[in-house]
Amino acid sequence: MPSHAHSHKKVIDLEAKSIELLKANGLSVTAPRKMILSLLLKEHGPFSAEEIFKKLPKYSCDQATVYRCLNQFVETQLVNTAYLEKELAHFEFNDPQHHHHHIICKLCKKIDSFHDCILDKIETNLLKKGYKDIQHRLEFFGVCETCQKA
Amino acid sequence: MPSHAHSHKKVIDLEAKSIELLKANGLSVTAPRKMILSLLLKEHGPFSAEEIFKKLPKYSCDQATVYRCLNQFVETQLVNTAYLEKELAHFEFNDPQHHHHHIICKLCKKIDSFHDCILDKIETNLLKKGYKDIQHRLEFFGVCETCQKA
DNA sequence: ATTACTTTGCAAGTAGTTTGCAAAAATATT
DNA sequence: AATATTTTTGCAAACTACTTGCAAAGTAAT
Repeated sequence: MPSHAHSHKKVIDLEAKSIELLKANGLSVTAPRKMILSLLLKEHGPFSAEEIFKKLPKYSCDQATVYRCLNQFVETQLVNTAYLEKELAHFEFNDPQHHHHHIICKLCKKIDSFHDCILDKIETNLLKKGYKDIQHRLEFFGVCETCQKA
Repeated sequence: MPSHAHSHKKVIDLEAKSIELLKANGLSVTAPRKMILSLLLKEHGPFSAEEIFKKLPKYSCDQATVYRCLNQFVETQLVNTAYLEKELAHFEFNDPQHHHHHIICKLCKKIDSFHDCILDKIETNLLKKGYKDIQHRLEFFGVCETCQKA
């Protein structure tokens, strides 16, 4: 089988998978949503909204639509957000089988990811990887008792 | 000793402590810096820049100065930041003896803090505290090998 | 006290993101 | 399949949190 046939098959798969995911999450199936979700399925990220917009085929949708779609994906938990640089959201497909976290270089802003999930061990591993001057941010989000009642 | 004398003493202490901390971190001692740092020493936070500005005595300084001072405090690690709501930084005094993390209610945005620092245990404890639908964000920051060389 | 350097207030600017609204597309109903 | 209903989109304008340029004021060093 020639490779272009194979890659075409993959695109179809991504589109099919996107449609399935959209429906499963109660979102209607539109061209921009399919494109954005396919992109996030194909490339791992995390990407900023602007990066995603630029990666889409030209004129495939407006930047406002990218933001709207991403927010809907976050609401339905199809997508996770990371806030790695001040004031700049990064988005990536939420694959529970590949739970991971990120490290960003304070200087060049390159983002790397890792799969450890216990703090001391993580920091030791990052030191072994050559990172220096490590800090972290850990934040939890939930619904408090008061809001559960209301 | 009457209580107002006691509280006056405390204010003096905070001012003295602020001056000491500013000098120790190579920052010149100005009225806005003293006021902002004293506030962060007195109240635990985390507070947004706007909250801090509103807590300061009227006309004590400009909002731009609050941002500038807070950024300097973060650079010198006098202050830590948390990004709990999208696009809104929160600041609090960095007290290494009281390392902690935050949980914010997804609905009412009330911020609570806790001192556990191992993920599974934290989540169990938060569930015991009555929070539901818990998610977390854990991000690391460091200087990568490439940037160390450059 | 004088000089050199730093910080501040003000107003304008910027980046990232959101929103109102009419047109277009998607889904539901017949 | 055609129509009605609901949802989504593009566009432009608005918005929020934050930053910046510059002259005036304050701080620190001599």
